[in-house]
Amino acid sequence: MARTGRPREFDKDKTLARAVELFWSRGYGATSVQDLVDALAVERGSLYGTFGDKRRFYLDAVRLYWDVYERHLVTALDTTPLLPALREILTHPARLDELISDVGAPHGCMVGNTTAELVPHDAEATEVVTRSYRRFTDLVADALRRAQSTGEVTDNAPPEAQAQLLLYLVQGLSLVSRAGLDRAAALSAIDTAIDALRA
Amino acid sequence: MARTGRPREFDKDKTLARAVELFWSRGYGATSVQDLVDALAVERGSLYGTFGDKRRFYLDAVRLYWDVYERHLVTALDTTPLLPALREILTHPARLDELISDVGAPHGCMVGNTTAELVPHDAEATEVVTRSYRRFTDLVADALRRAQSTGEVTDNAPPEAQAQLLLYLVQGLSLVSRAGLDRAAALSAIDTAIDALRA
DNA sequence: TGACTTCTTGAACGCTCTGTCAAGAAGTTG
DNA sequence: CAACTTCTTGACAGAGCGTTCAAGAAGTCA
Repeated sequence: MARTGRPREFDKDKTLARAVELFWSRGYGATSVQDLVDALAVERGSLYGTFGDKRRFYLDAVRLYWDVYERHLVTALDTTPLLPALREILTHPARLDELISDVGAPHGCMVGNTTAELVPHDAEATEVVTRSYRRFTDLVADALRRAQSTGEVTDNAPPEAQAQLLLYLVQGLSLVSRAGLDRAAALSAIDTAIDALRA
Repeated sequence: MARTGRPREFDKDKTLARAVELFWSRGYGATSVQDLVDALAVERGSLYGTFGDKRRFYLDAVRLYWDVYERHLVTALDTTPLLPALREILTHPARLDELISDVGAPHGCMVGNTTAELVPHDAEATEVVTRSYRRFTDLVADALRRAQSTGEVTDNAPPEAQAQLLLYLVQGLSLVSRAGLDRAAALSAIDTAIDALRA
């Protein structure tokens, strides 16, 4: 049974990564298939043949976005002391350097954007988003638990609550930043939050 | 100069208020004019004649949403002690009772949703959103300043920074809640934040 | 009543959208 | 080379979109 045929002319992974940028900056509804065809230099038929329909394509893009983000998160959280790393995580809500091609307005967090646009009426999107949030709080709570035991972070609140708070904070910051970032005000708010975590 | 003519058969204000609900739950792009015609029981032509095009209609709805929210906010902030009021503001990010018809999934904050969908590429939406955020931080900072002077709230951070933090928090909470609210986790995170403000 | 103004109705227009498909191109395999 | 498989291309269909508009209805005013 022959499994060969004409080879694909574009790189599937790279194309998905570029689709992340597009979907990330414009959202699901405002990105048309024609936009994708133009930006990715791949014809409609090939796009449909490779990635399925637009919704599936988008959800795959979100999953890739999150995977990249999670790798950065894990790396950042595995440092001592922890608080500077948390500050970094909060300070750059749009710092996925691997996916950012060049400068431009911040697009916020793609998971957050997906939440606003597709959740809760799209069940699959809701699942992706929920799992991402859960991963974030689990990873951050683990790190905070360790930091509480070393005495770096205050233990007057459970690490799970602190992690949940940081999720709200980073999502809020990432969203509000779309409307224009007052760097000084944002930094001063972040420092206030980080200080509150200090033992 | 006669200014009369056939009187409008529907209540403009009530119709706008009902449009808020629709736009709020589905967003701008996912709410079609036909959806509005069906839900509001007003024909297309009348809608266009009264509210202008869809975008103008939506922006008016956002402005109404915010006006109602701000009234609630001002009332809540004008209480002593302040911290329980702040807790209330954070606890119910979707508590605009006047506009909520009945139960249903939370839609988050309509200003936040607008930010995710239309900002920054829509200049007018960006202006509405920016002004709303600014009003929120101004009002909350004023209240915090008073509460700092009475000794209720800690003064180890400027009230502006605390207010900015609360904006991020309420927006993050409101957004993440769309994906399903774990009430216990959310409340514990909010209490952690409120405790951090206590003097 | 007749002139005037505004609102209502729903058909229709032009456009864009997602998704499909047939024909051809480009490989592999025997 | 011939058979087979997969990918590419771009036209196409079908649906839905926002918006306009002409004709009629319902008021006011002189």
